[in-house]
Amino acid sequence: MAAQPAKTPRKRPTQRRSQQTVAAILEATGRILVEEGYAKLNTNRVAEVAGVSIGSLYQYFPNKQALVLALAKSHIGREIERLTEMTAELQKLPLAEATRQCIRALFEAFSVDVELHRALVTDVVNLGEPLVYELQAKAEFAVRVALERRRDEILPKDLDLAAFFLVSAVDSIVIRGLTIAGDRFSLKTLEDEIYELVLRYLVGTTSPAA
Amino acid sequence: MAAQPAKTPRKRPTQRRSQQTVAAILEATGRILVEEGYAKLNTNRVAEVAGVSIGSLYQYFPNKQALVLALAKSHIGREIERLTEMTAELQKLPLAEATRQCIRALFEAFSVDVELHRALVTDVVNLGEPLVYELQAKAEFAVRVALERRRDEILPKDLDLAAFFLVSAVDSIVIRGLTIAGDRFSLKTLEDEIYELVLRYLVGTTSPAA
DNA sequence: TGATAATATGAGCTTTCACTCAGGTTTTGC
DNA sequence: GCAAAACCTGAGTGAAAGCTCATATTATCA
Repeated sequence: MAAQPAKTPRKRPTQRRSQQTVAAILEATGRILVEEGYAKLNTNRVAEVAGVSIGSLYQYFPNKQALVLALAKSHIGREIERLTEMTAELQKLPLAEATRQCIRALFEAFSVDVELHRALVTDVVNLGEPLVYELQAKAEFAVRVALERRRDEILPKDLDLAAFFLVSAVDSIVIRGLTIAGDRFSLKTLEDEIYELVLRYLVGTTSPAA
Repeated sequence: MAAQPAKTPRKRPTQRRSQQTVAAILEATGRILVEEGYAKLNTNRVAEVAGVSIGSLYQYFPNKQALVLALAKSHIGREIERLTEMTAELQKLPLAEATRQCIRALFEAFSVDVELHRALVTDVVNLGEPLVYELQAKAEFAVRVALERRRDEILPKDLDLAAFFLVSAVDSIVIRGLTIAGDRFSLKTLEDEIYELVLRYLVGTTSPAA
């Protein structure tokens, strides 16, 4: 399609004006990614939707891939942030309560922009950089730490495995629940059932936590 | 990039020679999809990798999308087939046993070509046609039927919801377990733990099924 | 207020890529 | 053996899209 696929590092926006430009570009990228997918995302469109010129775009992003990667980085970074601050707070609560809070927080974090999350998780995976895996890894780590403190309360023995299972299952259910099954189940229904799934996996039965 | 996005229906391969050509094209499509993703898939490359001319490709596939869709259809079709024949057999077994068999079968079905499954599930979703949803829907239906027969044995009351949860969770864990976490857990470990997860979700505790 | 740096612009160059077509080769069936 | 049908070939076409650059505008700061 065009000149060399990649090129030199670009200018960093220092004035407020250029920071707004960059923000607008990233926002437009997200919008298009959600609505049309990576395959139909093109830099000319992005610039147009962002209301800036194509030249401006290339002043801050060396190529298309870098653009999408920057978006992914910022979005996933925010999610990781929320995740870690959340897990810190929940350490003192009893297991059942902590689980419920955790799931609620997860829903809130994700549903801010599920569509973007989904788009990134699907499209950016095949983009080389292991950014998405990082999110999964960090989430697993947080869950693992939480499980560790209660290892004698719960059934699973292999905590790495348990963390992997919980993150994979919950992430997938939340995404699918909010996107492809968004009209079949209410938010509350999903939340409650995830709670059941997680707690039963951890302690067998739901109400009387050991 | 090119002429009209779509066009007329194409020739169907009747001789063995042309059937091999079509097979080679589909195989190459799968390889590229797995290794580089839909964004980097282009018909010229497909033809080259398949060892046929670009003209041959367009004799059997009207456009790029139809090509990928054909691949998805055949692959997902096989998976659905396996799924349905499996569930028919398992109706008579006790719940715990049926669950175990079911999970084993699922693993076998998916692990034949997880990478392709993953590529299709991620990339083809944004392709318009609701093919991937169909797989999910069919799987949910099969699970739902299985659950229905044992509705007084199991805890979940909303069977639609339960089927949705089981399919989403298991699918995701199998895919991630075999791809991004392929070197962390053995097949048997994954299989055993999924068994625990599912059974605890269904009946609360693992060994003494009601 | 002027000099310099930062930022913005968009016409246009260039490459990639979907897709065609005119003509060749192989197979089939009589 | 021959004609018709099926199949294959790949250079080429046109358009989409990545990216540059010369020039214009705005901000900073002395």
